[in-house]
Formats: sequence, structure tokens, C-alpha cells
Amino acid sequence: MVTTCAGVSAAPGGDPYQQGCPTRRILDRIGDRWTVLVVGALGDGTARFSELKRRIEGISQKMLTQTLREMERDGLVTRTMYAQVPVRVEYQLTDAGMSLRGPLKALEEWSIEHLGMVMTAQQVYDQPS
Amino acid sequence: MVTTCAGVSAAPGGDPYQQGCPTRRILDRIGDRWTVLVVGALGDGTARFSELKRRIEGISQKMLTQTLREMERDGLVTRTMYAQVPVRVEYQLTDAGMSLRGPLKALEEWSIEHLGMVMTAQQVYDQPS
DNA sequence: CCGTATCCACCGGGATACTG
DNA sequence: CAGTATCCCGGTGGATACGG
Repeated sequence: MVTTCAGVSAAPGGDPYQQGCPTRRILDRIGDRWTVLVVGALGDGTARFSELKRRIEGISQKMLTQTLREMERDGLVTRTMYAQVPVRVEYQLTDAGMSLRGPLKALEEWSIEHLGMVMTAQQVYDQPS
Repeated sequence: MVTTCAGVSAAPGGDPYQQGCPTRRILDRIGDRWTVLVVGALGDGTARFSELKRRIEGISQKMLTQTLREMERDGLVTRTMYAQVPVRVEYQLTDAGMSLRGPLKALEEWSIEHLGMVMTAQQVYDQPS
């Protein structure tokens, strides 16, 4: 099985496993620890900053801000600020962001389905023989 | 929207966004930089260590070994060693590993489809206005 | 050929403190 | 409320050298 690198590989039938391949860069981005969870937390609808922070247990303010900025830059979320006091900012998935939900959902489901198997495998592997 | 940990709607387990949630741990694992590529590189069939190293451009020996060990521990790949000189080791996806290909493929396809959009969005975002 | 061991630079990311 | 700014520690991962 040979896939091309986002179809922009110099050599036809090029390898998606090439360094610096744009596809790999995107994979890195959406594969990061928090992006997946933010997409899930944004789910369907709009959420304020503090709401997201509450939903995603364990995320720091810094990482939430940073992740949202990256996602905004990548066109995955929109940021709407209401100039009132106190400030109110709302985040929302764009169409592109929404379209990510499917693939990520599939991954989450895989995790759920195979959780038991993985944990068992780990115990077996860790058995001192 | 409240989703429960392990996706089981309404109840035991709690929120998937909770710290230490097993689902999150698995997500972290398969979401890592190299696992995705190893699954792809193993594709359909068996591959030797050096073969994988060649296919996945940019991976270091250390990281390939480490990733394969983790995957073996998680029950995603099998490792077969042939005691000959020079040594020969072959890796192969387990059924569980194979079942990961679908979800990951979906992610890769998303990347390819949205690559252009993301790069454009980035340029717009980076415009000094 | 297929690793393991060691050293080390880098940076992701938490804690904390401060603004509009 | 929703950030920005700083400091700083620990882990990730590359480079290199050696072993079965």
C-alpha cells in the first residue's frame, strides 16, 4: 500500500512517511493531547472559555488558550468576543472543525472497544516470567 | 452535552474529559507522533525492523524501538525473532492493530482533504493587518 | 542486524502573578 | 472573565557509542 503525500509528493506514488510532509504536520497537530478533547468539548454548539476549561479537566489556562489559538489559526474554530464587562468570549467549531468530529469519534470508539484488551495485554506483558 | 468516560452515556465511569480517564490514556498513546505512522507502515503484512526504519523517514532507531515496544505491550503488534546471524526480527499487526487502521485512515484522509484549507487559513491568520 | 545505554539539548507545559 | 507574561522543571527524543 503506497499512498501519496497529500498528492503533492514530487515523485508520483511518493511516501506519506516523508519528513516534512504536510499531511504529517497536520496529523501532528490534531493528534496532540488537547485538540482532540477541545473538539469533543465544543461538540455541537458554542462554548465560553471558562466553560471549556471546566469541561476539560486537567487542562491549564495556558494550554487551553494556546490550543484554541492554534485551532483558530488552522480554521477549526471561530472566536467571538463581546465587548462587555466582564468580557465574554465564545468559541465554536467551523465546518472544518465539525468535519473532524467523525474521524475523532471513530478513534474514541476504538479506544472504548479495545480498552479492556489493551489493559490485559499490558498486564501479561509486564508479568515477570 | 455530557458524555461519560468510555463513552458510556449516562453514568458509571464519569466524564471522558476527566484526568486519568483510561480512554484518555489510550488516546494519548495512539495519538503520539510515531504510532500512527508505524501502523500505516506495517500496513498489510510483515516488516523487518530496518524496513520500518527506512519507510518512516525521520524516525530514530531509539524512537522506533520504543514505539514498537509500547505497541507490543499494548497488544497491537507481534514481534518474531529468528535466531540466526545476522539477527532477523519481524513485526506484524495483531487483529487489534489491524482494526486501528480504519480510524487512522479516516484521520489521514481528513488531513489530505483539508490540507489546502488549513494552509490558507494559516496565511490569512498570519496576515499583518 | 537489531537492538541497549548514556548523555544532553530542547521545549512542552504547569504554577504563578499580573492586566484590560 | 479572559487572557498575557515569566519562570522553571521534567520528560521527549536526537546523537552517539557499544553489545549479542
